[in-house]
Amino acid sequence: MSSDADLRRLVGYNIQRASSAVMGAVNRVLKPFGLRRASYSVLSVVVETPGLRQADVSDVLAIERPNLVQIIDALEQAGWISRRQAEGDRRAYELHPTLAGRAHYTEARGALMAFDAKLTSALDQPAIWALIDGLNAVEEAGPEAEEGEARRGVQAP
Amino acid sequence: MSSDADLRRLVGYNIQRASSAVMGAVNRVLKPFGLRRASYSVLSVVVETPGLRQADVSDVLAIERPNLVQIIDALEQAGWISRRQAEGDRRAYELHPTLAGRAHYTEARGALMAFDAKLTSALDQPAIWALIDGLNAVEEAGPEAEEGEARRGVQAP
DNA sequence: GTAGATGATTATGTGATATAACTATCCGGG
DNA sequence: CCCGGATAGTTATATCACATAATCATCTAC
Repeated sequence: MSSDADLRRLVGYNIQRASSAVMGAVNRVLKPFGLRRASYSVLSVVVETPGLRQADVSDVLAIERPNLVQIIDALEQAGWISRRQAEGDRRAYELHPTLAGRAHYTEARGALMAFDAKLTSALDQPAIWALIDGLNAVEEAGPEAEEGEARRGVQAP
Repeated sequence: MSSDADLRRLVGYNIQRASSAVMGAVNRVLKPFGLRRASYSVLSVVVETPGLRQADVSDVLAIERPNLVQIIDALEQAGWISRRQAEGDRRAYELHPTLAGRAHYTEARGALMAFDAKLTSALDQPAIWALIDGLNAVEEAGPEAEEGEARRGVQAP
C-alpha cells in the first residue's frame, strides 16, 4: 500500500500533486515562445478581449496588479501587446494585441493545446469534462470553505 | 463571455486556478496546528508508515531531499516525530512518529478532512471519484507529455 | 582496500505570489 | 469650484515553494 494513501483521499492533495507535475512541463512548452504561464495567460486575454485595462486583466486572471506590471512590460517590450491611453481616463491603459502578438499567440496556443491534449490522453471526453467541472467547483468553493473551521490547536514549532 | 474562455479549455489552466484558490486556504486550516502543507504531508506518511527513511519520504511525496531536512527538523523540534539511527546504516535515519505526533496528526487530519469535504460539497461521490481519477491521470501523464513538442519559437523578451 | 554510489546536509538561486506605500488622476458633495 | 476619498498604475519588498550544486560520511562491489 502506498504510503500516501491517506493523503490521496484529499482532493486538495491530488490537486497539488497534479499541479506541480504539470506546471514545470507547461513552462518548458512555452519557453521556446518566450512566454511563461502568467505571460501566456495575459497574452491570451488581451488577444481574446482587446481593450481591457490592467485592473480588468488582474480580475480575470486573479493576478495581483503589482505582479501584472512586469508581465505586461515584458509582453510590450517583445512587441506583442501595447498600452494605449484609455479614452477619458488618463490614469488607465487599454491593452491591445499587435499583429505580431496575435500571430505569436496563435503559434504558442497550438503548441500548448497539443501538450494539454497529451495530458488528458488517458481520459475520454466525458471524463475530461468531469475533471474540468470538478476543478471549477473546487475553485469556487475554495475561498468560502474555510469558514467555521476548528481554530484550536498548538503553537507553531 | 468570460475573457479567459480560451484558457478555460486547457486542463492545465483549470488545475492551476483551482490549486491557487485552494492552497492558501489549506495553509490557513493547518496554521492553528503549527503545520503547513508540506509538513502535514510528511507527518502523514510518517504516521501511516513508520520507519521510512528521509529518501523514502522524498520519493513518496516528490519533495526534494534538501527541502525535507528543514521540514523534518521542524517536526522533530515540535516533538511530533523522531529521527532514529537506521539499523545497519549509520548514514540513514528512520522516521517515527511520537505519541504526541500521532495524536496531533489525528486532530489536524480531522480539520483538514472537514475542510476538504467542504471543497467538494457541490459534487456527488461519483463526481469526486472522477475528479480524483482525472487528476491522477494528468499527474502521471505530466512528465511524459512534453516529448516531441514544437521546439521552434522566438527568443525570450 | 579503493572507487563509485548513496543518505543527509548546507548553501544558494529562482519563480510565483502577496503587501505596503507612493503618484497621478478621477469623481462626488459641500 | 475645490477638496477628500476612491481608483489605476507603479515601485519596492517580503515570503514561500521549489530546485540545484557541492560537501561529508558511510556503504557496497570489485
